[in-house]
Amino acid sequence: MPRSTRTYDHFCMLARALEQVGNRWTLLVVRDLLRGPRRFTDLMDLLGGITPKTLSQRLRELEDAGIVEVDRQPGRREVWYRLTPAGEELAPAIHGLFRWGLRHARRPPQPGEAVHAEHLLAAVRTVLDQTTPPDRGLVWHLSFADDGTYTLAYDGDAWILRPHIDSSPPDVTVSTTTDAWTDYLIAPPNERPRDPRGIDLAGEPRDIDRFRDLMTRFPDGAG
Amino acid sequence: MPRSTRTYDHFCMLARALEQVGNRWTLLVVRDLLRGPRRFTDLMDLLGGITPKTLSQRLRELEDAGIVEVDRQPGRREVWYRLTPAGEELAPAIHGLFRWGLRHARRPPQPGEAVHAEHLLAAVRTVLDQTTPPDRGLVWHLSFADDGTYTLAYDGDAWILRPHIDSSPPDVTVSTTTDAWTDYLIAPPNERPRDPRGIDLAGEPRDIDRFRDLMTRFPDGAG
DNA sequence: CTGGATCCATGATGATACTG
DNA sequence: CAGTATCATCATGGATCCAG
Repeated sequence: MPRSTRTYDHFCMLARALEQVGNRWTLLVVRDLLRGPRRFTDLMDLLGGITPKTLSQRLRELEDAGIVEVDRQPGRREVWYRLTPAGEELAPAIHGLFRWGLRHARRPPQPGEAVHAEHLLAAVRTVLDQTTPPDRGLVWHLSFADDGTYTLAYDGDAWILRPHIDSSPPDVTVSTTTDAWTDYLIAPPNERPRDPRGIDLAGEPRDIDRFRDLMTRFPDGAG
Repeated sequence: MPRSTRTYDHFCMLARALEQVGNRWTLLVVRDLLRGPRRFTDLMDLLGGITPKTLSQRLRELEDAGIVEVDRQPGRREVWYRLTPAGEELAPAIHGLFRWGLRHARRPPQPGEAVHAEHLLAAVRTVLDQTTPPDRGLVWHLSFADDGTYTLAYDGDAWILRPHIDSSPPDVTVSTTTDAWTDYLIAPPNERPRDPRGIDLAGEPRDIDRFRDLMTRFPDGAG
């Protein structure tokens, strides 16, 4: 099994970091593990276009690098992959690249590009994290008819995105589809309808107003 | 000419960013342009191990992506490459990866690893940028007998590293070699001698004391 | 000399099929 | 569900050469 450890041989910590996470697909694997543990096929699904061979190799490299831990329970079919603390610490670097992409590579979905609710919401989370912090915790549930449900919450310190498992009651519940949500996000903020087709909001009126207000910050984060 | 534009086909701004800067060597090229314009052979020298073919291809991709600008003056031999504003905005992402490497891939130089004063100082700059900001501007000149002279300065807002061209008078002048400076940096702060062999400091005593004090922050940045 | 281009070898990735 | 096996293609490295 080729361990693909091509080095740069520079005494430079950027080069060292890129030897660990600079291979093709690697940072996208970490991206999808930042929202919690995932199984092999979960990752195959989120990482549209990766081959099982490559995913398998990347996971093993990340395990060797101490970035990913593997949870294999005897007698259980599934294998769960999750980030170690060192892996979690890649978040700032990934968010840095994410923000650059948001500013310099923002274009509507191109033909053939896979669209996942999770990645749409990751962009929203990144922008919210750059706005003035709310004065209290907030919990939003976003339910995509075709792509699962997510919790986007401000925990008093940072905005967090997770696949929906928490039971904490939401301030706002959003019911939509990936298509409708994509249309909403790619429209310039001042051209977005107040009640977009295909997006239903439920909750206290003032909580819904706050949601609407915060969403006007996308994608520039100003305010 | 293969333009090496292999895509991920994800509607995700991280994937979009990595399509621009995720190829092998690309971020190292940007790293070396962050300190100012460079010529092809300057880059060849700093990027030990890259082949001219790959460097040439990377520079053209970065130019196509709007990250690098090329300055070809008629009647002049040299070609200068420099970052565009979009390229400069990669700095936070690069520093994020740099900090991760500093925390999780810090080891002494391995046999065969190229050591450049510029990259040693880039690590110092990254750490200084995470310490409590000084109460006034500071200018240090660091002169490496075997690898040029650099200016490391706090401009009242951030720490800046540049190849030495400014004429502003320094608070401290450091005269050393890459080997002596490497030995100094890889030693734990509490094991570093007060006057390391091969490192000469010149300047007002209180400025030298401040230099010494700030250097104890490397590599953890605490304080 | 700088700033590359060319040729060939090798390693990394992709496509597809298949298995415990 | 969680991968492996095989084969094809593409990207990269090494060496060499060349034009201004």
